[in-house]
Amino acid sequence: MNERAPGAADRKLLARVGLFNGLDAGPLAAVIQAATVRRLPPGAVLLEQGDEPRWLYLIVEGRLKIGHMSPDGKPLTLRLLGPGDLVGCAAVFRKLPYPATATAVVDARVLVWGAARFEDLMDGYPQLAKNALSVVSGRAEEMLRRVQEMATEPADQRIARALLRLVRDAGRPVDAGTEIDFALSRQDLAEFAGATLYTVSRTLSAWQQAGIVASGRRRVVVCDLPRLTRLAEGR
Amino acid sequence: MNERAPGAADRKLLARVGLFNGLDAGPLAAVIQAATVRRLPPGAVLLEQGDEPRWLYLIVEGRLKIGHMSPDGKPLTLRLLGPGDLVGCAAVFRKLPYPATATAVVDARVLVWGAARFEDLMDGYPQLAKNALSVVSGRAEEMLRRVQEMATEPADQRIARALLRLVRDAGRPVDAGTEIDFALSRQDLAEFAGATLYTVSRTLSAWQQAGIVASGRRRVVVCDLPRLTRLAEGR
DNA sequence: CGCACGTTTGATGGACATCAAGGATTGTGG
DNA sequence: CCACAATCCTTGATGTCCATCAAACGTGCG
Repeated sequence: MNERAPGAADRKLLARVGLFNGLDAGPLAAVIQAATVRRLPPGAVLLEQGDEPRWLYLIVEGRLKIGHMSPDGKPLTLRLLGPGDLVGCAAVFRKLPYPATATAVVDARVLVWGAARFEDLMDGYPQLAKNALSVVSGRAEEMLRRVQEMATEPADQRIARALLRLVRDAGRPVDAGTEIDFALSRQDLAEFAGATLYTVSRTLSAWQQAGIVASGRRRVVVCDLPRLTRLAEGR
Repeated sequence: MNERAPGAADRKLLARVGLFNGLDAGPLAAVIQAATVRRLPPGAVLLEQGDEPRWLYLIVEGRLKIGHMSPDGKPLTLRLLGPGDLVGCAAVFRKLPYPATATAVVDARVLVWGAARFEDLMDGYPQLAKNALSVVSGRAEEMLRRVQEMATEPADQRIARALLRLVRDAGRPVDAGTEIDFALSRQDLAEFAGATLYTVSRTLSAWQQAGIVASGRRRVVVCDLPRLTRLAEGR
């Protein structure tokens, strides 16, 4: 499952990741050297809500979803992450258990640092700490926006927003528009939007009538992006 | 409104603030020296959603609430902050506009740093950056938990949670239990919980019958904390 | 082919927002 | 000290959104 050090092909990608902004070639190489690589098949759990934050991950390839299970068993998907995204950061930086579960939705490859090791790296390269601060701040703001949405917006608006985020994070251009590039059931989308699979199905049917989306079994294509954007903003 | 440098009395408090953990006396003094003090009367707006993140604040005394207004005008209160809490941090560290508005709910005193100045300080004292990382990570996790709550929990549970947070952040022991130590109307509480003032009023009436809370005009006392905790957890 | 799984659609009910009206509390000015 | 206005709070009636339950209908895989 684990190999020593990432290959040269990955380094090019990694040099452009936000976390490594402003790092010179030497430090960058040192940081990357300190990591190992891990591969995940679809459905594999990288880290689980409640686990001790022993590892920090950076996605090199593939997609993971960050989900949270409420005490009474209601699932919610918080975010979809892809290449260049950090996983487990908030927990590692606070030294408290992971607050959510990360699951691969397609084949994935991630870099792995031990929590203590990464802290040493931040001590050695302060720029790394500052970048991490910016990344985590961004997460905090995104979550804040989602609190707002969950609290004040109706279900169809939240579904529209969830779809737009998926287009942004996992969109692939196709003839008819933009397709979500992994298998996404109604249930999955419902967990992203904080709704039920029934509501999602009805909403998608209506939007299909209107030509805004096209969808099939675990497949969604957004055809009219501007229109969907207006829906997300409640117009 | 502004004075040069905080007084000696404040320093004692500041030495115990999470942001300054592990800072020696010298660096601590330097960081505090770099700040000015600002006073706010109740209702004063410290910073507004959409403003450029030019200043970073640390509350020395008093309480501020962080609120967000949705595009269609629905208000939501995200958090109540008190002595030792940072205000504006996520925005300053990302160099993007403040995502929410901070308003004093009682007389307050805050330390003020220019954004660039604080960044210099983080460069000079890397421990400061690491502490900031921990603080912001905590915020991210709290917001994550709130997304979960908003998405899956019914209104009365959210109201219970809002009250518990207020007890934690602004509780003052009184004969009958714990009182929220500032004027809090039903509307205010509704904005904390993501509900309407009507729902809050009905819920509080029921809880008053049950002896869980006592409340009056802009006043709330929690009498049965364990019971309220159970309600917050849905039991 | 047939079974498992995902999807659709209808019917029903409950939670909660909204509208409406009246009651309580606080502060103010005569 | 009382009258009155301004807030804030309560409670009932109503309606809407959406979760839930139930059942039938594709679709694709073994």
